[in-house]
Amino acid sequence: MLEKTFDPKSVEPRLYDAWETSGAFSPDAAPADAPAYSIVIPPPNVTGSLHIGHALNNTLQDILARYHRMKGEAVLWLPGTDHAGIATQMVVERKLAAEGNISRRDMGREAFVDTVWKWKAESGGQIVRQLRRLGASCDWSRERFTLDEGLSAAVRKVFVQLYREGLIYRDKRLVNWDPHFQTAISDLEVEQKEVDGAYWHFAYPLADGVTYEHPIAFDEDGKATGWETRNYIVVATTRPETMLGDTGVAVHPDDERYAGLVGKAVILPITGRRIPIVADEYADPEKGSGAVKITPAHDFNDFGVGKRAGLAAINVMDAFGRITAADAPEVPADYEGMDRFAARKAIVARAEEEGWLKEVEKTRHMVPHGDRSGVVIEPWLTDQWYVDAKVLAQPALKAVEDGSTVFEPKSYEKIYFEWLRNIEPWCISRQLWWGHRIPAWYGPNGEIFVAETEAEARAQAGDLPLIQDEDVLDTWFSSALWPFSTMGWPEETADLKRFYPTSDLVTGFDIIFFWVARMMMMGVHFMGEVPFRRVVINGLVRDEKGQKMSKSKGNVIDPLEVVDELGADPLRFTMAILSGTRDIKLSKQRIEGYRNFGTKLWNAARFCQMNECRLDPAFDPAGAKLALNRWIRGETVRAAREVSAALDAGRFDEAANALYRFIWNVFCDWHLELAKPVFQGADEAAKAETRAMTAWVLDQTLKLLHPVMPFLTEELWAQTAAFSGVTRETLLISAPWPQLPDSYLDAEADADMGLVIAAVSEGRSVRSELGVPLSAKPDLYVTETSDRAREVLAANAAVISQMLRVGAVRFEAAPQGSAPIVLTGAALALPVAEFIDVAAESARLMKELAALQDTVEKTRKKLDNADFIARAKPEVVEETRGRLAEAEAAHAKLSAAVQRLEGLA
RNA sequence: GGGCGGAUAGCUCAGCGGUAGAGCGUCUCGUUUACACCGAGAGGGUCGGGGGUUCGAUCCCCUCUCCGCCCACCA
Repeated sequence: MLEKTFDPKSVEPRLYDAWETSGAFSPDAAPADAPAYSIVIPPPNVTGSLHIGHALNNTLQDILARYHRMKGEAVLWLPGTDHAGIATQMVVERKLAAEGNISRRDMGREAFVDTVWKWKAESGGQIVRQLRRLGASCDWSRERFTLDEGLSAAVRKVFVQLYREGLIYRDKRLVNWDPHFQTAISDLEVEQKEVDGAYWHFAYPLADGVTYEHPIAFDEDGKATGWETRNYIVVATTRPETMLGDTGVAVHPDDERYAGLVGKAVILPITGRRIPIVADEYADPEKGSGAVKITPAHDFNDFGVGKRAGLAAINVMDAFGRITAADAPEVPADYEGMDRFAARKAIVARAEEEGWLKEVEKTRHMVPHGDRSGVVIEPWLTDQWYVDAKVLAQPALKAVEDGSTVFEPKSYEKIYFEWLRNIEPWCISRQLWWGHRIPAWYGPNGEIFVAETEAEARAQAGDLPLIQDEDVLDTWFSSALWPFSTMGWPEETADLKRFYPTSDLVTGFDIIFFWVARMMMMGVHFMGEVPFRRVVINGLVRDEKGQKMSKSKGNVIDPLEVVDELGADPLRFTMAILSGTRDIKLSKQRIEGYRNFGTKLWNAARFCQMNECRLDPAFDPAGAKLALNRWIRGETVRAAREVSAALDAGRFDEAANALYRFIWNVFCDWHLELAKPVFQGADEAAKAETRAMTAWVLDQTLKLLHPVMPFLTEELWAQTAAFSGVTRETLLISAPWPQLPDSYLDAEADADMGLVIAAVSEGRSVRSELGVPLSAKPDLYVTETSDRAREVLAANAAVISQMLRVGAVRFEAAPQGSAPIVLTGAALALPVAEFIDVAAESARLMKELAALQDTVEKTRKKLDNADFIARAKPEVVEETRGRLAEAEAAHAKLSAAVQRLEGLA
């Protein structure tokens, strides 16, 4: 006998091993002519440990993998991890510091990289082991790492080819500089945060004794009515420290206030630098004073102005964000080495002291921060490598426009388009040590040699001494190649041939730009074919209040703890059923609810076992005779179709809902209950058929639920076989997906069982509302009925009597004071006069009557509308007529019953 | 500032032209041997406001209000 509940703890590891050793995870087990289905995993950071977001994302992938595998496809779910440049370097550096070791810089590049590899070997595989706890059916024999030898070769090849095509180039321009990590980062790695700040208004004195009239008084229309003579020009800034690098002041060419000043100069305070006043449309007359200081070396907009106006770009900061006079000798020595924020204070203090601070205006404004470091990003002038993303973006855009790749949900395509259409050059060099070293070598005079190996570079360079570029590539550069590099590119491997393009990519919307778009660009460019046919976007897991989960808030749900406590299946089911929304509000209670669902199915199987519902390989569902069995057979077909359609559409929530409804509300609530009287009855033929059908339905159910709840179903697959005394040919993971014929549907059985179910439901409702005690077993009177309904009610008298807890089912007029039950096709009555509070019952019936009356009136009105008859679709009109007839009939029956009741009173 | 979502039962959400739904929670009843991780029943909604299109609008269009997200923005 099955235990009372499923025990995931003891079963899960055993089943996972069984799956893996069976070879089911590998596509090589499938026939050579099987259609291919492939997914590459979004590689988690090798530093990572499994969090709830991974649980969601990988559950969905596993559902797809298992579903397609059962459909007989050759499924490759390719796993792996990402070396995660900054994140990993950070982790290891922190560990070195915590253990009191020498720092990265002291230890040197080679030793440090060795340390990271060592760390990776020891603790890098954690997340991969954790994925198994979820039941992830990845092909571990094909596991890859972005920094392994094969993928590194792919990275070098891609870099070299793009360089030769002119799509990778080196450029000196402003980058987002992270002074904490001392590396450039891409636009995407910058996070705008609103912080308290101020506009400091500075007066820069005009050079050469120049003065001008500046308006200070205005009339109602904003026209100037009063002026003062000024020998200075006011500029405002949120970053006073950058003034040390100012090389100009810009005003709008049409700004009359400053028209006479263009071409003149100011003397920059502190440095004494003489800088020109230039006209540029960037200056907005509406903002501040209308004049803006220009610091080409420290501001993206100013860089552009500087270029247009021919202003010098003077760098005044070092890599740490400290003031330096290295390129700006006029900067006084007392600022040298001063942190940028200290310098800000010092300069404001000095401005106030010297009288050129005109105003301080408090404000909140957006300031760029490094997404990893959290420090303020400094625009900084450096040499970096760039990808010409604009060019690569065009075919990537086209591929989604023409449907070669589709997004699910489709609305994410807009986000994708929006970003790719406005894409900027991608800065790919990072001043880190952990990553793919840039395959570029420099000669003594700055000559650049880009090659896949040093030997090739030397061959190009001849006798020149070469030094390799110190920098590594952005982690996302290698991730962008993931769908083909993992399959062995640039070799022409069998896997590439069979599994590229991949079928589905399942990922979060937060990395559409970082990853999806870039894979599209690289995939289309290098493979001539999109990297995936469909992108299934999943939401973000939050706590039950909708807040982001974070350690500091203490609201994290650890998937591994959940698996320990409740098992992997409930977590998976929860992920699936909640996956339809953008924000997934997860609570422990919810997961427990779906654990209960699993237990429900477990107990249904237990019931089957107790009632000897054994699998019979010779049983043919098509031959079923009983309406009950023909009906549940049809319900099974509908459930199978709903689940298949939902999974095909990437709608995991719909699939889970369909499974929940079918298993709980159809199979358990009705079929098993309706089958009980059969099992307890004496009709051996009916009993045998019902047992066989019930076992068959349970078996189909296990298959349908398997992709979502693999452990519980696999265990039941074994248990049901055991108590049936049959041997399974394969594990459930490799069993064929149900494909059931139309002929299993049976409209007549549906109608018949519909009537029985309605009789029981309505009858229960009446009993409950009247407060008829369970001990009372009145007879049930069928007072009006069609011939068919009479036949059905007679045939199912035993079931109805047991489920409704009534005595005999009598086909005759009911005694006075019976409670009416009005159904489609029949009217029933329960003689429960002794329990009836006439007033309460009368109220109940009047309420029901009023509702019917309402329906009748509304429907009649609709049908009286000539426009409706003329313009609505004929079938709608027909349906409405039918509804009216039904409501009128019910109304008549109820009215009669009410009259009888009133006669009683 | 630009764009994209969303507003439906107490909560979380489905439905998206033709009779307003589910899960959870609430209330009442129940231990009838699959299951109390359960069963039976009930209550609960001017489908955010206003306009329009239509025979008919929760659903389509316009508009307003409020929430969320993404991108841009350091004078």
